[in-house]
Amino acid sequence: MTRGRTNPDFLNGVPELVVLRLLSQRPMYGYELVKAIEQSSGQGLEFGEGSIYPVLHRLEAEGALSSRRMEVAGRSRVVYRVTVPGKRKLSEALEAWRRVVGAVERIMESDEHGSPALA
Amino acid sequence: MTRGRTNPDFLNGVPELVVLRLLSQRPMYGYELVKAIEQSSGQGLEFGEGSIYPVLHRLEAEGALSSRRMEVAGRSRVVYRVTVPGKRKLSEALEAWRRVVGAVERIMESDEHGSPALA
DNA sequence: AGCTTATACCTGGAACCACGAGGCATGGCA
DNA sequence: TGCCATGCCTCGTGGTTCCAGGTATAAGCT
Repeated sequence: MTRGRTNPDFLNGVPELVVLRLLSQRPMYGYELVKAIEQSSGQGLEFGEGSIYPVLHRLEAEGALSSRRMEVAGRSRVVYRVTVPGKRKLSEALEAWRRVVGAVERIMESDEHGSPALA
Repeated sequence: MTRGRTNPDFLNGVPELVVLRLLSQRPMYGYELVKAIEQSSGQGLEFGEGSIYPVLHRLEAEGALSSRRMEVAGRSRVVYRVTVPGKRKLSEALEAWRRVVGAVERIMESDEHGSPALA
């Protein structure tokens, strides 16, 4: 994110998109989120903790998430929830994602026509 | 590409996927390819030359592309075409792409159910 | 003739991200 | 007691994208 000059930040930023989406459904803590991503993607996505925690911190620093520390059975958990600006960010990210998928799909299905060449 | 430990190389690697696909339809030279991507994606994707040329060189070094230099109207063009291993690489990349899109889509549409939490 | 734009190639370096590896601490179970 | 799961975290590396810039020819405009 952050940058995205000519193209929106499609390629990377999938972890971010996924985190925002899952947290918008239900507040979760990091470790739970890592497992939730695996489950709800049908094992299609497996981001390690080393990928997710930095995203969580980054999003919180941006104000897209807020956190609350909880003590549960001697375990310390940091529960994250999506803020109002975070929800806006989610919808923007989702829109950008769909645009990219659409564009790639268009190319993948293009039938050799549609791009007459310039030569 | 190249790596892809737990997750296949989805997020990035879009330029690579697109290049392989377009060249599999018709051999092109770099500059032409840059324009073709814009056109055939419906302006959804706009990779600059600084993004595309390195991809071209990398893919050729890997053996996925072969090139031929041509002189046209005083202009020197390097025309690329997809090799046999390149075609295989394309189908693998496309498959990986579809898996990722499917996984993300599943999460985006997940209805809060499906991931009962582990806490 | 001179200037700008389009064509056509290319690289260097910065910025950024994903992720493996590793570290620390507690609880539960065999 | 030992080991695994839970739960948090960061550092370093590798890889990719991409902006900026550089070179050179052709074509169009005034």
